[in-house]
Amino acid sequence: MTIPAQFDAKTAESKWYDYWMKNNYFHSEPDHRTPYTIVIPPPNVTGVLHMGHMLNNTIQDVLIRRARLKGYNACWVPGTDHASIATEAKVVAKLKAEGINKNDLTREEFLKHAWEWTDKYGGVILDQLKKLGASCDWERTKFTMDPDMSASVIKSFVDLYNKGLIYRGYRMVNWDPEAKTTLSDEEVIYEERQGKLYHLKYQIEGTGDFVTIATTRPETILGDTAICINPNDERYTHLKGKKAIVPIANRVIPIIFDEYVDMEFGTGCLKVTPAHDVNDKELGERHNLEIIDIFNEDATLNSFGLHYAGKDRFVVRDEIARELESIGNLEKVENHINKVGTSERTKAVIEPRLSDQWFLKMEELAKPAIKAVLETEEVKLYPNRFNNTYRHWMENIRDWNISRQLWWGQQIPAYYYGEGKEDFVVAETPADALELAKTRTGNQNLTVADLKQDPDALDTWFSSWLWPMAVFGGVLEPENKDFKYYYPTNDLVTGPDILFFWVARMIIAGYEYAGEKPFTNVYLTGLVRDNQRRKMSKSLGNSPDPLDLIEKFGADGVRVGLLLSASAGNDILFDEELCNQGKAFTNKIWNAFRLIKGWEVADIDQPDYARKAVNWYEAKLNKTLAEIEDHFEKYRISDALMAIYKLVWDDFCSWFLEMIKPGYQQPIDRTTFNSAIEMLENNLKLLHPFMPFLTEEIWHHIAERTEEEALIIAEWPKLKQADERLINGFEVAAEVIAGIRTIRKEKNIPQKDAIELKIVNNEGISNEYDSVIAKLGNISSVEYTAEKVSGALTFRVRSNEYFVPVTGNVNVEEEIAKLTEELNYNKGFLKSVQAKLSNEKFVGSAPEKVVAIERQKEADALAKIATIEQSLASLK
RNA sequence: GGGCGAUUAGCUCAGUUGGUUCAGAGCAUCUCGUUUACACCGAGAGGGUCGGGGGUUCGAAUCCCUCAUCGCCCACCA
Repeated sequence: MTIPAQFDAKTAESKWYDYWMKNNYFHSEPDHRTPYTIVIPPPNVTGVLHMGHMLNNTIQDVLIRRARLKGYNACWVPGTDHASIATEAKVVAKLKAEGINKNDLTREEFLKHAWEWTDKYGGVILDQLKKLGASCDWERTKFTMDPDMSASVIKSFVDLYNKGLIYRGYRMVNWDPEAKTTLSDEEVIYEERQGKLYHLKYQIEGTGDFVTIATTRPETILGDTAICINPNDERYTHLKGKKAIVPIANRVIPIIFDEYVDMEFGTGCLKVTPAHDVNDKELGERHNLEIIDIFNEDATLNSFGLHYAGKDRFVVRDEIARELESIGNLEKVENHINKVGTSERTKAVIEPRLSDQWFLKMEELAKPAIKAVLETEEVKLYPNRFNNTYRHWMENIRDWNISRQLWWGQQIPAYYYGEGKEDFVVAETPADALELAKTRTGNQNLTVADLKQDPDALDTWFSSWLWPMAVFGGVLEPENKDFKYYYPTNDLVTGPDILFFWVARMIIAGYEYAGEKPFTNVYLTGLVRDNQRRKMSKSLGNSPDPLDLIEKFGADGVRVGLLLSASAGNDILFDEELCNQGKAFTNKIWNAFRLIKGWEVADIDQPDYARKAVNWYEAKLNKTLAEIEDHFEKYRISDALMAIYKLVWDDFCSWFLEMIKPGYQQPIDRTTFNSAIEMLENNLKLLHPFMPFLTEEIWHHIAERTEEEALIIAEWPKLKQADERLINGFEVAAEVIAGIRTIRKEKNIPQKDAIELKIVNNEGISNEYDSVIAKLGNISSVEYTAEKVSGALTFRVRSNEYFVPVTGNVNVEEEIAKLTEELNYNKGFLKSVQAKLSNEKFVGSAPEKVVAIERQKEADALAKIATIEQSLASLK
């Protein structure tokens, strides 16, 4: 059988993914084993795979595959999020393109379109994850608007309402004029923008005097209901009790005094618009001011905008400035940088707006979640520097606005039976609501038709905060078998950008509903950036298509490429070159397999060098395995990968295989061959979480396997104590081999020409690796001698001297130069060590152990210097 | 404005309690090599006063102070 020199990733990927699926290896049911559970951060149902997902899900797959190999009952629950704002916006845009206006549709009609869209595109991103090799339990796939998921959301809403934690309030909220909905504080992103500070003159009523205020939003003067001045501001004491006239509107408004005003800023006079600014609203409440809302829901001006009615706020800003200038009320305009709140989803500039919304009280709910992360450490964040951020947010948590003026999502289960603000009941079903309403009103003649459900939908995060519980039915049936078995989950892998949106709230919900944490470890990934540190984005065009990458480098190559530079919490600077490195690694492993597979096996004696090689590699593998386990425990995934990378490439391929490789067209002995297979299999197990396709492919080629013997469900190597003596001994041998290679190179002695090696063993080094040295150095004879060998090329390892006799003349000058250089180096080293040792304070205060080490260094250096000096003397 | 974190080789990053192995790894670079697994390869080499400046200590990349630069999070200054 001839094996191609290149690994065929594409064929292997579909073959083995189908194989795993066919054998149901991804599926998990509760059993006697310990569970290991991960719930996917559900991507937007209508989204497509981007590099962030690739990184995220590769890490999850590595963790889950490793857990599976370690014998846990591994369960990775996939699913998608309905992403209310984002999806609704997409559907609205799509309808608009078809000439359909959302406002012309009933709620039911709109939802039908949204479901059609969801059904059409909803599976795409999950199918893309399959290409990456994600070993999710697809039978458990969930969608945040599945009937049971929605029922969970409604149930928790009713429950929290009945506990008095949800209330309806008329508040200043963040209004997204593009999506025409409110947003939570977390959904507002503040950006610094270059704006202008307009100085406007307001006439003092009954006088010819003016007062000048500074504002960034001149269009809101039409909503002004006061001018506010700091009572300590002596410049304006004469204005007490006076009134001012709003330009254009010509309304008379009071001049009020409040210490809130910063005397240093602008002119020290502040215009107050309670309907359009959070602080102004508070001022308004303190001073009983009128509230004039001048905006429509799309942030065009309403009738209070007078002749600007119907025009957009930003258009009006410019136009009103010009009008004010023309009537002499604009004193000056300055450049001014201010922070502008924008919608996380639509990027629209947020408008503070007063409205009735539903809020969840957070302060008490947050307490167990604070304790879990910061005190008991039941939940651990990786990296843990996020603890500080978490603490700050949680300790200053504000009530959560959970209502959205959207249709796509769970509709708020509040039913109005009258026109009054408080005339509503909250219940899981209309029937329950009716009973409550009857009781409340005492009117037994009420019917369902008399009830009007609140039109708002719930914030998407109000459903996803239940995700780790709800996917196992834990909200509806807390006693069910799956929930009891799988919850709490083990790991959560997500980005720090949703630490508050999602992670913190899941912890809160977990303690509130399950009385238990939702997960133990939170691995926070970084952002994927390009190699110039720019965010990957569609508009920059710097984001590669993940599927193209898989096509080009293979899924295994891409996985390795992504993880090579991905440490927790750090952004990863993605470069296609990394995937290429990953691909090269797959090919390296493939060829190691090809080499072994190509050997002819014979029942002959095992050579000494092969036995030594096997023992050494076994020790090395065990040592590396311990390191890998440590890295995984600390969630240092890229370090774990790098440890395996070096083990396989350097130790296995470059050393081990070269050591045991039989001579040209010679067979290999069966013992060594079997050991080589065993070692390769161990490597494959360690590699599998990172490179599932390649390793499964080789696994099935290297030996006969039954269906039950797939690598994906094989057993992770048991950690054994590594024999350090073997490892240290080989390090010396490796130095000797390197010395031989250097000599061959310097003197142009081809590898195929055998040479002799004579050793003066000053160091008393064991000869156990001599057969290996002979093999790799192509040494015809290794001899120990007491005398220095003349007419030979030399090198030293520790204080041992090695001689390679050569025919013809040795260049004495070169040898002397080489030796002199080594001598100088060692003398310099000795000097520094002795300086340390002659320092009484050092000898006096340093621990004995450290002093002993320095003395050993001194002795070694002295010995080495002696041998070099002798050699020099003999040459001269 | 408040907080957090970073700054180590050309690039990306490790460096656990200050002291064997503390100045490292991978990539990149350079030299040599078409040796019978792999040129997506092999064998070697070079490259850093650990951001600057102080300090503590016998000893500092590591602890303290300070300055500089860059990130991130939070905050209602019009």
